[in-house]
Amino acid sequence: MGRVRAMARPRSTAADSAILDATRATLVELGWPKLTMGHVAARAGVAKTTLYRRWPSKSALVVDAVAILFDELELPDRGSLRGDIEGVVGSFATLLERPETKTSLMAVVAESTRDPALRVHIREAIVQRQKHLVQEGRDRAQRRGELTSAPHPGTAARQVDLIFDVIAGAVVHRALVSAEPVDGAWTTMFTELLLGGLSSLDEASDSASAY
Amino acid sequence: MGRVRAMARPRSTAADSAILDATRATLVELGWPKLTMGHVAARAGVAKTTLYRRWPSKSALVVDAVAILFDELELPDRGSLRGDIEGVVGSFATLLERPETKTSLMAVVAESTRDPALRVHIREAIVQRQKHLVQEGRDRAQRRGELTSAPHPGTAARQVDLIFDVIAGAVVHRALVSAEPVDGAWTTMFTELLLGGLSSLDEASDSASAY
Amino acid sequence: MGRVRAMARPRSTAADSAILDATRATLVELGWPKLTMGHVAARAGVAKTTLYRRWPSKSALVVDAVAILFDELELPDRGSLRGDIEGVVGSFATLLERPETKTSLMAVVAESTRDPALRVHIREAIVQRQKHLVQEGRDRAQRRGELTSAPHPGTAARQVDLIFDVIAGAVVHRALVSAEPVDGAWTTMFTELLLGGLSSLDEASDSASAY
Amino acid sequence: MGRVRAMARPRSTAADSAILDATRATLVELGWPKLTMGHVAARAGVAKTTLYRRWPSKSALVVDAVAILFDELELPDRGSLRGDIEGVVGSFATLLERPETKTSLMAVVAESTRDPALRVHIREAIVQRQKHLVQEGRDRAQRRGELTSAPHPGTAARQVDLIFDVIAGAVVHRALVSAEPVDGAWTTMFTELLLGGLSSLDEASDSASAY
DNA sequence: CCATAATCGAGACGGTACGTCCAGTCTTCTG
DNA sequence: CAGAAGACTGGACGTACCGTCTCGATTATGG
Repeated sequence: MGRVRAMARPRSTAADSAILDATRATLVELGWPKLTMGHVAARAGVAKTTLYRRWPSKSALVVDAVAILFDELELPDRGSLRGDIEGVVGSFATLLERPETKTSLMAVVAESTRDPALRVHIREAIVQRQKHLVQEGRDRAQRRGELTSAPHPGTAARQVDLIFDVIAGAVVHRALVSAEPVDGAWTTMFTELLLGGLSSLDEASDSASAY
Repeated sequence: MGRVRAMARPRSTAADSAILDATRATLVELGWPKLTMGHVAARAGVAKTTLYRRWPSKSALVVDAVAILFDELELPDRGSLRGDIEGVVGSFATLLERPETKTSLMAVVAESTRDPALRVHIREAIVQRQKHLVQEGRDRAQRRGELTSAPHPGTAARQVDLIFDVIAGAVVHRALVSAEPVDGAWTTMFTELLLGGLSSLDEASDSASAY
Repeated sequence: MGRVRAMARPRSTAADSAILDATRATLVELGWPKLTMGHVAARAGVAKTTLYRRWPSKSALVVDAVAILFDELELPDRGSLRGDIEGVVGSFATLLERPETKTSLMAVVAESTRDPALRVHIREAIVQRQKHLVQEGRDRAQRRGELTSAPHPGTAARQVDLIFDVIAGAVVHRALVSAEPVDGAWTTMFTELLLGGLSSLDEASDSASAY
Repeated sequence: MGRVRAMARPRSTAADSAILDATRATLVELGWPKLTMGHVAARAGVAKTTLYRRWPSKSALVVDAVAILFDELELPDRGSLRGDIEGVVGSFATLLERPETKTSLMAVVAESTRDPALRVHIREAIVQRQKHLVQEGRDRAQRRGELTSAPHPGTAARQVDLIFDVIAGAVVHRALVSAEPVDGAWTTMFTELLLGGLSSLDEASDSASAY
C-alpha cells in the first residue's frame, strides 16, 4: 500500500513495559507528587526523550501504568446479588488502598479537569474498561431472577452508568475524601442501600417508560 | 490568668480575607495548576511570607478558600424527600461546575493522600461541615413520616455518613471522573435509586439490630 | 538652647555592650556572611528595633564591634626600629587570624566601596585610630637616631600615611588575598625591605623638598 | 583511549562568554551588592540553572568575570626600574577605580575567607596570574644592572611574592581602605620607598644566605 | 504621683534573592 | 532513524533576611 520505506530502527517494545514497571515502582516508593519523568527514565534505563516520544505527559504515562491494575477487579459468583456487590466493593477498596492507586488516581483526575485529551484517556482506559463488571453483575442477577431486564436498551445502559458512578463514587469518597475505612460494616450497609435502590429502579423502569 | 503573650504586632485580619479572595479569583482565572503562591500574594497585595506564615501549603490555602463555597449549599423544603434530594443534588452539581471547585477539589484530595494534616483539614472544613445537610433532610423526612428514626443513635450517625458518601461520591464521580453531565434525567434516576435504598435501610434498621 | 524637654526613657547602656559582645561572639561562631541582625538581637536578648535605633546597618554595627579589637595592637619598645616593625607586623598578623576580624574586615571594606558614610566610619574607627602606632615608631626611631625628622610637617604626615598603607596593606594582602602565612621568614624579609625603604625616604626628604 | 564520555549535548561555549559579559556589565551598572544571579542570567539570555551548573556561587562567577580585566596590566619599558614601578602602580590604581573591580574585588576576598575553594580560585585566577609582572620587572632591572639576581632560586621566588604583596597590598589599602587617591605624589613617594627596600633586599641576599 | 514620651521585647509585614527542582525541548553522538 | 545522555529555557518552589511597622509594657522625668 502506502509503504514506501521501513528501514528505520523500530521502537523497543521491551522499553514500554520497563517504563510502565518503573512508573508503578516509583509510585509505590515516592508517590505521585515526587514521581518525576527523570526518575522514571533513570529507573527504566531509558532516556527522557523516549518517554516523551511515547506519552505526551506525566499524567498520561501514569494513567497507562495504573490502568492495568484495575483489571485485577473481578466478579466471582457468590451466589447472590448481595454477595456479588459486597465482593466487588471489597476488592475495589483493597485496590484503592495500594499506594500506586491511592496517590495517583485523584491526581490524574484532577489534572484531567483541565486537559480534555487526558479526560478521554482516563475514561477509555479506566472507566469504560471496568463497566463490564456492572453489566456482568446485572446479567447474573437477571439470570437468578433477582432483577428484571430493562424494557429499553438505552435505559439499561443509563442504569449501568449510574450504578457504576454510585459504587465507584461512594467507595472512592469514603476512602479518599472522608478518609474513613471501607470495612465490613460499611460495606454491608452500603450494599443494603444499593440493593434497595436497584429493586426500586427495577420496578420504576418496569411500570413507567420514563427512563 | 489566661494571658500568655499579647505584646507583638497582631496578624492583619484584613489580609486573611484579601488572600482568600485573591485565591478564589485566581482559581477562576487560571485554575488550580497555574495558581502559584507568588501570584496569589501579588494579587492580594501581600508578601509571599505572609501566606506561608498562615498556611503550610498551596493546598491548605485552597481548601480554606473553597470551603466557604460549600456553605452555599442549602436544602430548601420542596415538600417531599424526593424533591429535597433532587434539589441538593442539583445544587451540588452546579457547585462542581464552577471553575473554582472543579479544578481544585480533586487536586487537594489527591494531595491529601500523602499529607495527613491536609486530610484532616479537608474533613473538617468541607466534609463534616456539610453533613448537616443530610441530617436535616433525614429529620424533615421523619417529620413528614417518610422515614422512621434509627433505633440506635450510632446507627443513625453511620447512616448519615454513608448517605453523604453516596450522594457526594456519585455526583463527583459522574461529574469529574466519568465526565458526563449531571442533568435532570440522571438526577431523577439517581434519586429513585437513593429513595429505594433509604427505605431499605429504614426497614433493615427497624427489624434487625445489626447496624 | 534648643533643649525643651528631656523626660523620656533613656537608652539602656547595658544593651550597647551586650549587643557588641553578641556581635563578636556571632562573628566567631558563624562568620560575617551568616551573621544576621536577627541573630545578634536574639543573642543579645534585645529586639531588632533596638539595633536599628543605634546602628544604621549590619556593617556599621560590625565596624564598631571589631574596631576595639584593633586597640589591642601595641608597640612595645624592642630597642630598635627593626624590632619594633617586626613586633607590630607579628601582632597585626595575629589579629588578622582571629575569626572575628578575618571574616569581617574585608567584608565591611567591600561594603564601604558603595557607602560613603560607612567609608568614613571605617576610616575614623579603625584606620586613623591606629596610625598613632606608626607615629610612635617613627618618633622612637628618631630619638634613637635611626631616622631624622622630615623637614616639613606635611611631608611627615604623608610619610606616616604611606607607611601605614604599606604595612597594613602588605600584611592584609599576604594573609587574606595571597592567603599565605605571615610567618617569621616573611616578616623578616618584609622588615628588611621596609627598613631600606625608610632610610631611602629619609635621605630623599632630607635633600629634596619634593615631598 | 582518553575518550570516556562524549555522547551528550555539550555545554554551549557561547553561553560562557555571554554570561561573563553580562556579569561585567551588571557590575558596572549596579555594583556587586545588587548583582544577582537572576539578573545576570536574564541579561545573558540564559536560565539561572545554567549559571549554577557552571559556577558554584556568585563569587566564583565574579572572580572569573573580573580576572581577565587584570590581564590588561602591562609593564611597558620606561627605561628604569623607577619608571617601571611608577607605571605599574599607576595602571593598577586605574584598574581599581573601575566600578567592576572596585566594588567586587574586596567582596570576593571577603567571601573567600570562609570558602577555601574560592580562595584557591582567586589565587590562581588573579594573584598567581599577575605575578609575572613582578618577575618581568626584576629581570629587566637585572639586565640594566639596577639589581643583582638572588643567590638562590627559592629566595628569588619568595622575594617576588613579597614584592607583589607589598605593591598590590599598599595600592589596594590606599585606594579602598584608607580611601585616598593614588595620585602622582603618593606614587612617587611609594616608589622611592620601594626602590630603597629593593636595594636593601638585594644587598642582604647578597651577603647573607638567610633568605 | 500622675502624665508624658521615648524606649523596650516581640514579632508581623512587604520585599527581594536565594539555590533547588522539575517539565518538556533540543542537541550531540552511538548503534 | 531510534535511542542514551544530558544540557537547555523557563518558572515555581519554600526559605531566609532585610529593614520597617505596630503592638502592649516598661521606665524615667517634669509638673
